[in-house]
Amino acid sequence: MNRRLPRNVKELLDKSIDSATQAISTYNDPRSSFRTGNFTVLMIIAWTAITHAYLEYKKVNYFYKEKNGRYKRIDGDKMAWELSRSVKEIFDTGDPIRKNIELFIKLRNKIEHRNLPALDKELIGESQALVLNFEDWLIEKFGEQYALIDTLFVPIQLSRSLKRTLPVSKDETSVINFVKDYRGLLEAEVENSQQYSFKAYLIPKIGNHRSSSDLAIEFVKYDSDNPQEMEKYDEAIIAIKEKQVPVANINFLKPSMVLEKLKEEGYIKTMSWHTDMWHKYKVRPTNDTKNRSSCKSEYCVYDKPHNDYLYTDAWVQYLIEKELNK
DNA sequence: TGTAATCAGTCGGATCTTCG
DNA sequence: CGAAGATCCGACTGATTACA
Repeated sequence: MNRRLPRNVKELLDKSIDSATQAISTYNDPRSSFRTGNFTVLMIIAWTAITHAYLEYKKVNYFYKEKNGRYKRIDGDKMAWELSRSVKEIFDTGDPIRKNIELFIKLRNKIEHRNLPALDKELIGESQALVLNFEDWLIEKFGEQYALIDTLFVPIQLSRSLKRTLPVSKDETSVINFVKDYRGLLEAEVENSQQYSFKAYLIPKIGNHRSSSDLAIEFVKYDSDNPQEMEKYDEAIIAIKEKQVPVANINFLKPSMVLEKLKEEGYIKTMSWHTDMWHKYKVRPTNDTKNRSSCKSEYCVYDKPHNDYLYTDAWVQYLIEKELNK
């Protein structure tokens, strides 16, 4: 796709790239107080424009028509597909990229007119993925020369600002819960993919000599085709995980213990009720499915040696919140 | 507008399966 | 064999729809 692009494709592409870079710069501006909101709106514009550019290039008609075959018009202009429609055309239903975009479409409607700073922290992974997917897709469809800008750096973080918890308003809680519910409905595979939400550890880099530590932060593409490299990262990740477990003090509960816990809180429920609930919220696979380990890790883990499932305190809280406190 | 029919969700007990 | 957990099934309830 290296030959010159048709003019209208190029125009859409420019608009798209411009919006995306604006989005990133708003997000990274330390003074920004409407971070996720502005970022979301601009990135939606960016994605809308790039999908239009792609459809235009592929000669797909992306305008709405009236029943009589004429174009729908708004103030005289042809009415183009909104992002949710374009995304349906381009990506499969289960595609993490699509799920990621759809989250932000829904989010935009919720946050456009509100200032919800507590949301920023909640959505770091998804926001990062939205941008990375954008750039990957841009390069894949239109070529390397359109890569966003080669001067983007990882912003410097003030570690305290991440640790400090801001007071969370009622409005924010409701949107945060919306995000959590959305995640809850995803297949484990999608939720854990880097395309849906980008997760990374920031590991201090210790160089033996000047040149190797020149670049303080380095992005390494997780390349599953290079097993030797990957092994190194897996080791690092395992080292981090092992340290995390005792700190997080994760309590795993057997089903009967879940019921005990609920009883302590004053809710008396039966085992069959609990079975219904994990069915309802798709927390773990049923016994007849092959892949037994695909649980929603927030609420449930598969205990291989015992061939059964354990549930978390978060699951108990979730049940109280969703089912018992209505 | 009122009543009957239908449906989805919930609940709890009986029963089945697995494992130590 | 017994405990734990999953599954099945019938009863109940409240909301919605159909119909006289």
